[in-house]
Amino acid sequence: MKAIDGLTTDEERAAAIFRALGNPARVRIIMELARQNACVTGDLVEVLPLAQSTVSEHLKVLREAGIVLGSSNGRDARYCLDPEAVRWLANFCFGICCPPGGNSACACDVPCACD
Amino acid sequence: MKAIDGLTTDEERAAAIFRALGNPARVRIIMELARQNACVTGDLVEVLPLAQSTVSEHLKVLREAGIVLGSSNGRDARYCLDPEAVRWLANFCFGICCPPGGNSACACDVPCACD
DNA sequence: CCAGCATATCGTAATTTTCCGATGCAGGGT
DNA sequence: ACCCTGCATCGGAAAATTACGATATGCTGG
Repeated sequence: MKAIDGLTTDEERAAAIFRALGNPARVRIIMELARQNACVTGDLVEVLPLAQSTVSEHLKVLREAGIVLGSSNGRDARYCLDPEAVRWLANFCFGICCPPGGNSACACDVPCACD
Repeated sequence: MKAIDGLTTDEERAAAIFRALGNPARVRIIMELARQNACVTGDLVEVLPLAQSTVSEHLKVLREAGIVLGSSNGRDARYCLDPEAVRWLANFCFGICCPPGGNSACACDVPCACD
């Protein structure tokens, strides 16, 4: 992948998180983390049709993207969503659709659904 | 990539959009589309340090993910964000952080930033 | 201290993504 | 009718992702 310069820090952060979330298994993981309302662990391995090592690597990707918090290694690893990151991401998305300036109109034939 | 069954329709849609946005060039494209507040076209090729064919393919990915609307081919193609999709995505993210049930507490040591 | 369990990391193969140049295709101008 | 412009698509090479089994690592209980 070629480096794109001119990206703001926020855009880079968003791209990293988007990339991490752009995988069905990882979406399933974060939904499970959200549902459990707590940090789960190898429970995820039972939920997913994947090998333990694969799940571990998915968790690593999510951790490195900064969307999930968790212990590194040991015997009883625990993970949970980073609520701040999730919220930041949601705000980033809203920021695209409805920019601070407030000019949320789109010149195409589809009206903006924002408010 | 292995298929993960048990994903809801929303989760699949989210994963598809996340995957599309998980690339710096494509993030740059949607930011540009948002900034221009209108449908631009080959202007994107000038903005990005990529070949015209590559930009065209990025646009195709974004279109297929349903985050961008645009004409297919001809001479004067135009694209714009699909505001509904962006908004849907933002709400999906908020739904993770602050689920409808309202139990947004996290058992980890990081408090939930929601509200 | 040692065995056993839970998780992380390594090595690696298959698949997918990313990118480019070349080519195809549709419209607009002459 | 002809070429030129602007974009899409193809073919293919290089790089990244995804997945697994095997192995390493680090607690914890006996």
